[in-house]
Amino acid sequence: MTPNRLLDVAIAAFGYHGLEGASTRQIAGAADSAMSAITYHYGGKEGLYLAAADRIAETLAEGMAVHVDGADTIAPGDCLAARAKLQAIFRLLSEKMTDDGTADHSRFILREQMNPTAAFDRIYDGFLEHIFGTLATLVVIATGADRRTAAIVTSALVGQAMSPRSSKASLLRQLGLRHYDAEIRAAIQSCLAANVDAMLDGLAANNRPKDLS
Amino acid sequence: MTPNRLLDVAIAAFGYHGLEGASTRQIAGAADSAMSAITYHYGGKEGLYLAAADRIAETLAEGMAVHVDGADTIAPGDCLAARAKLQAIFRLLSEKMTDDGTADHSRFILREQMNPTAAFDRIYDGFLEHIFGTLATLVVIATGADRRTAAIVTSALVGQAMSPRSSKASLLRQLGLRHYDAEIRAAIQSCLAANVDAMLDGLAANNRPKDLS
DNA sequence: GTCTATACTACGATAGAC
DNA sequence: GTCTATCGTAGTATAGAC
Repeated sequence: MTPNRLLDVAIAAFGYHGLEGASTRQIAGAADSAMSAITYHYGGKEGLYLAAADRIAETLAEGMAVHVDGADTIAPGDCLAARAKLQAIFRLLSEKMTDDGTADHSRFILREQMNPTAAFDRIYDGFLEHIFGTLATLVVIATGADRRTAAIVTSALVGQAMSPRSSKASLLRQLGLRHYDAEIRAAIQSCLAANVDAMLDGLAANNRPKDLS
Repeated sequence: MTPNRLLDVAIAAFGYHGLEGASTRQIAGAADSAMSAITYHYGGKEGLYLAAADRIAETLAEGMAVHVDGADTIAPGDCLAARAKLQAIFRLLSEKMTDDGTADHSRFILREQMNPTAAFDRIYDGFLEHIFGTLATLVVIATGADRRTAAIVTSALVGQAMSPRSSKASLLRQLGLRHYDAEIRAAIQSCLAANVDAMLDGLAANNRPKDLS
């Protein structure tokens, strides 16, 4: 399975170094293969990069499917179910963001979010659109917010869930740690869960002021 | 001022392409200079990269100084002042994160957060340590949380403030926009301000349950 | 200080043997 | 399918003219 081996190595290499920084020779070498195998199987470096994007989208979609799939059956008025689903999804996200095993995927996507290339379309169409859309719909149901506000809040919620990655080096230094261990991962998860609740409460209160009077 | 021109171009190039992706020839060309000027002034590509990190830290520290400097005079019991200061800082952060002019700085730092190199130490020591520490202290004063929780929540708050950058491409697509315009920037800022309040309220309630009974 | 020349290495692509 | 060999084109670094 030379193509699969190449793809695994490529995801790690592109995640770490980016498209321009990674080298086809290094990737082929790490996959115990020759550089020309990349040309044969993927048509070149660019093709390998796009294949890596497809695979990342696929892996992420599979990983989140359990929680995301049930979301579209939630009734528009069932705000408790929507909130429970949001909590479940963000808990899973938070677990993944403190797991070094998925760091390459995060880096790959973060790069594409800031500097979208053709690879972003693959990941967006294959995964991000679905999860962002699902989350925003759940936020609408859970809080009564309008769609635009829900989209912004969804992005903010995702941003805070990604914070163990996007501020990784700073957070580790502030905590005096070198890696996320089991204890700190639990602390991060409970903090984020509390934040999700607080943010949704606040938003719901803004959209249904009568409930508070 | 060849060195300054080189540095300006370098920050943009390194921000966009990363250390390995950027080329000294391209940087020198865009700065209307010869490549060997990089060697002369900065000792090489690596030196230029570190100089770019120093300059970014310096620029950011200057930009935030107005709001951050007053923070250490806030009394440990003055939770209203701490909260107001947090709101002011996050408002400024939120403005910067929807401003394309500072995108290179964000990209540079985000890269270093995920993959720290020697440049991260420069930025952390010159800016991040100060602002993360200040924010965490303000969170402690505003909510009564312990230091570790405050550090995690600070990272989460920063993560959501950065979300217009870290999820930029997805958020723009969800909103059906191509760029952040004035209207959407205002909407993002008001959303984030509400979230900051909600998160601090929630955290304060957890740490002072007696106030609610 | 700044440039031009050049040296050297590494890159990605490709042709052709097996 | 997979490898070796090679080509052309980047890349950084350096020496030396001005």
